[in-house]
Amino acid sequence: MTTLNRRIRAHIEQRILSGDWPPGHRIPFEHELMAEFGCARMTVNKAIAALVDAGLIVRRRRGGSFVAEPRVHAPVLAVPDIRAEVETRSRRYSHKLLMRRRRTAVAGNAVERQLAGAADLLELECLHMADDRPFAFEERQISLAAAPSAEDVDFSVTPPGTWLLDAVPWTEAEHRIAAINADKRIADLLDIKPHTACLLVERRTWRGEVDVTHVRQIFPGSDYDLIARFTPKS
Amino acid sequence: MTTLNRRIRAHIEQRILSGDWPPGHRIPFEHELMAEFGCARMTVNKAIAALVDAGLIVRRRRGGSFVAEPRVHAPVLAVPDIRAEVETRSRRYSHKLLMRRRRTAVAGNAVERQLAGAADLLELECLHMADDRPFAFEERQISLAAAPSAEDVDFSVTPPGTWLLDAVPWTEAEHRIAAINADKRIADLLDIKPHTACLLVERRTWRGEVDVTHVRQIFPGSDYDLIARFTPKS
DNA sequence: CAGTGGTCTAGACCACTCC
DNA sequence: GAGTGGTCTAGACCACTGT
Repeated sequence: MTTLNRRIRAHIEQRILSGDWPPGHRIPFEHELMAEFGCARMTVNKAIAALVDAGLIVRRRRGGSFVAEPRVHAPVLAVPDIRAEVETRSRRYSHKLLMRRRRTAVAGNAVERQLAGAADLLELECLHMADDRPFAFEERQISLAAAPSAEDVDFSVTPPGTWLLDAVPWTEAEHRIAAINADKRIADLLDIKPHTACLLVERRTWRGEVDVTHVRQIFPGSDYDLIARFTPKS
Repeated sequence: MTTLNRRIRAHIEQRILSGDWPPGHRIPFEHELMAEFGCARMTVNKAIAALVDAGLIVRRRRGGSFVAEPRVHAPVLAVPDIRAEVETRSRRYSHKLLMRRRRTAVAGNAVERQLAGAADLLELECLHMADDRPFAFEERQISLAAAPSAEDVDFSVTPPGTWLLDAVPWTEAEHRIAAINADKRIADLLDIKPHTACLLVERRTWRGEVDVTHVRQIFPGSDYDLIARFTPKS
C-alpha cells in the first residue's frame, strides 16, 4: 500500500517514462486528475509538484502542465558506458558498427605507437542510438597487445565500450572534454544541423603502464551533458 | 515579496545554516510554527517537507523534527581558478567586471532561493582575458548568507573565483558540462563568430549544507578543454 | 476575460512511538 | 495513552496568460 499522491505521481511518471506521453505533451489538468482519482486538488497538486521537482514536468499558468524536454546526464568521473546510460533513461539502445579494421600504428604518431605497443591496433567506428535516433558517434582504437581477445569479438552485437568495461580491467583513465562545431560528416551521422555545438569526450584508458584504448565520442550538445560532483583535493 | 511557506522555510534554514541550530537540534513542532506564523498546518508542513527534501531536516513521529547530520564525501577533483590556469600557460591574465548588483532571489527559482538562504545574492558578470583577448565569460551568484564579506570586495581588482577560493572554504562542488552554440551576446563578448561551439561549465559549490556560489562559465571551444584524470571508484 | 496553476485555510482521521 | 507527523478534504482567493 502507498499513498494516493504517490499513486498519482507513479501513474503520470509511467506514461512519461514509457514514452506514451512524449516531451511537450500536455498532461491532464488538475481538475481532470481530481475527477479521475476522485480526490482533492491539493492531492493532485502534490503529485505534480514532485514531478516538477524531479524535472519531468514544466507548468504554465493558463497553458497547463507539459512533459519536460529530457536532458541526459553522465558522471564525469566514471568511465561511461553509453548503452547503460541510454537504458537508464528508459530509452531503447541500439548501435551500428560503421567500420572495423586492424592496422599498425602510424609511425609518426607517438600516442598511437604507445597505444599499440608491440602489436597492432583494432580501429572501430560506431554510432550509438537511443530510440532509433543517433545519440553519439564514437571512434575507438583498441590495443591488441593489451586486449588480444578483442580480435574475436563481434562488435556489431556488443558495443565496444560495453565489452571493454566488462572484459578488460583498467586502473587509470584520462578524459579530455571540449566543445566542437559539427562538421558535415558528424552532422549527417548524428542527424543534426552542421555547425551545431557538440560535446567531444576523448578518453585514454590504461591498465597499469599499459595503454588499453583511446576513444573519441561526440554528442549533440542539446542532448547530453556531463556531471561531476566532488570535494576538495586532499 | 514571497510566499508564506517559503518565508517559514527560509526562517528555519537560516537558523540551521548560521549554526544557531546545530545537527541533532530539535526544531519547533508544527503547531508551534503555526502559532508563530499564524497559519494553517499544511503551510508549515510544506515548508518543512521542502527542507526534508533538501536533506536539512529529518522527522520522527512522536519525536519531532531534527536538524540532519551533514554528509561526508571522498575527495576527487579540483575547482579550477581561471586566473591560475591562464598564468600556468604563460599568458597574461586580466579581467573586466561587467556587472555587479545585489538582489533578492527570484521567488520561483528553487535553486536560487536555496543559494540565497535567508539573505541576498551578489550577482556578478565578468570577462576573463588572456593576453588581452577574451578567454571566458562568467556569470556568478554569491550567497551573502554564506559569504557576507563578499559585499565589501572590489571584484574589479580580484576576480570573484580567485577571491572565493581563497576566502571561503568549500566542502563539495558539482560541475555540469555541456556544449552550446554562442548566441549573439556571447559571440560579441568573446570576440568569436556567432554559433561557434562553446564549452559551458556550470558549478555549484557548498560548504557543508550551505550553498555558497553558483557560476556559469563559457569558453570558446577552440581555446579551452577540461581534463580529468582518475582511477576506478571503489 | 476565462481558465489555468499557486497558494492557503481549517478542519479531519490515522499511524506510529515515546512515555 | 498522549502527542507527534503523514496524509487528505473541500473549499477559497489570487496571479498570470493565452485567446
